[in-house]
Amino acid sequence: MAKKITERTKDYSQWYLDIVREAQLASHSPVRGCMVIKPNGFALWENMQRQLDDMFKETGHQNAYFPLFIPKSFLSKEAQHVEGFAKECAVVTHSRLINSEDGVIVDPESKLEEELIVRPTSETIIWDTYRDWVQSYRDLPILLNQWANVVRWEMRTRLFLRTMEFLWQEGHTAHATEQEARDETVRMLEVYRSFAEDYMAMPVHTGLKSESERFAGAVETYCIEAMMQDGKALQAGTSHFLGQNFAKAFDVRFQDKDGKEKYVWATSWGVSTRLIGGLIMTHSDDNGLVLPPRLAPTQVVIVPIWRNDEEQSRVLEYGNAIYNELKDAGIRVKFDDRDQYKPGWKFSQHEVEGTPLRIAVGPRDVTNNKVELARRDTLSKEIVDREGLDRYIPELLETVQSDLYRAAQKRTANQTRSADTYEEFKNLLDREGGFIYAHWDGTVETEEKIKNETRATIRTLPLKPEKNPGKCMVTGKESPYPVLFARSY
RNA sequence: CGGGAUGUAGCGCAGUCCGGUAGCGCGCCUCGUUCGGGACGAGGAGGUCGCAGGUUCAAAUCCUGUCAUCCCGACCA
Repeated sequence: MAKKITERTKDYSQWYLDIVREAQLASHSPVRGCMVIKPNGFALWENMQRQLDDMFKETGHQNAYFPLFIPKSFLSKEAQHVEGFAKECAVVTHSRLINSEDGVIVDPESKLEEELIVRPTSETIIWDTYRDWVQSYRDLPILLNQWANVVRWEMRTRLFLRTMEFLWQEGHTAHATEQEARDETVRMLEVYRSFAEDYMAMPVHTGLKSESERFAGAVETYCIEAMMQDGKALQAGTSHFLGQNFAKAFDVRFQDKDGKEKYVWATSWGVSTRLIGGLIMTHSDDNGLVLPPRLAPTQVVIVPIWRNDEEQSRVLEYGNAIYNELKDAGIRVKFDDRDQYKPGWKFSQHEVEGTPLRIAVGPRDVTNNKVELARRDTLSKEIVDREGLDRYIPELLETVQSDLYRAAQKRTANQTRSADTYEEFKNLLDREGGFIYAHWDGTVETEEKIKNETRATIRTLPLKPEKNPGKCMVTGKESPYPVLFARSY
């Protein structure tokens, strides 16, 4: 077989790379750490974008666009923020190339007066702009989102999960009151949770980040964390309450109803193409990609089967009628009537690309007025009546969607455990990985010690902590409630 | 950025130790037969062996450098 996917149990990383390659999602680019997103991968991203964008609009946001380049000086305005991003910035220093005997070189004459940073995130340039937009409480809130690419100079990259350039959306909002900004942060976290669970069929834990995992410049970072099949957690989205940090750094003030001048309150929130990595590692199997119907670029593929010209015309006519019927029913359906590939080849191809449902139609089906219907998630097949497909298929797609979610939820639940002692914690990590609830004394030192010794980090602190006191598994000090640990991507 | 591994045709690999002018499978092109789970036969195209130097009569093979990818660490969405 030319298309070989490494088994998950044998080498999970290689399996992941095989899926990305065989499902034609992306490939490496000539530039280190960057990727070419291929049509299959981009179609998936477009579906995610479309859905998220609708959800952002429904919650009152508008899209805008801010520049790729940020003056270097902007980055130094918020102390924590600089510290967080300084180590991973691409810097533009010159504006011109010239020919020399060594080929094309940078023209030393073209050195920029002020060097430009390629945005690693846009808080600085946006808050510099918001200063001009805000004078009065009447100018608030500002509820904007932008779809953009950003660059972070990473040491170690993996397709979709961590690339130097990635696509994302970043929401940036400005509010008159702290409460309003806090509400916004939680509202967007909820949008992410619902997108992950209802569309990606990827169950997530929501929670707060500990101080050391917090976004540089944020007062609080909220996140959604998903558990992958190999027992490692993936931070899939973040929503930050920025307090007045950026307003103070960029001097964004407004005159309130009471006549007093105040600093604006801020949030920012984002998800990226990393979600595609999460999607792959949540549902796919050793046969290839498995996609949830709500996001699959093609939800149903129809594969015709024939032996001769006479059969071909009958089968094509039959298949085409089904195609039109499903299309009219609003289903993303593809009629794979290419003559140059055999049915068996098409079956395998659509399987590896993760198309949720496959309909095979041959002469026998035309005669019996049936079709063969196969599910990608369960690999099961059934013969069903041709009549009523336009009603049955949408139902089945929803069944597949919820079955995928349920299976992932069950897996995640099995991968979520608690540990009372540090020994037990380490054993669980090494044996199974997964999420582990454990008591922690709340100090950065202990968190750091656990990270150094086990490579596990605190993924979330509970949003609404319930009283469940215990002793820190490392220091034995008092802990008000357990927190969620895991090794992560 | 440190430790390990690997770069040979679109993809997967052999050949490298022991230097002699490049091969296999899949894919691709043409024709015919095929078509209900990756068809078969016949013919054919395709490679400055990652790149740059060096040693040599001769380098995929030896030496130096460099770039990229993968795995493991440190950093991060």
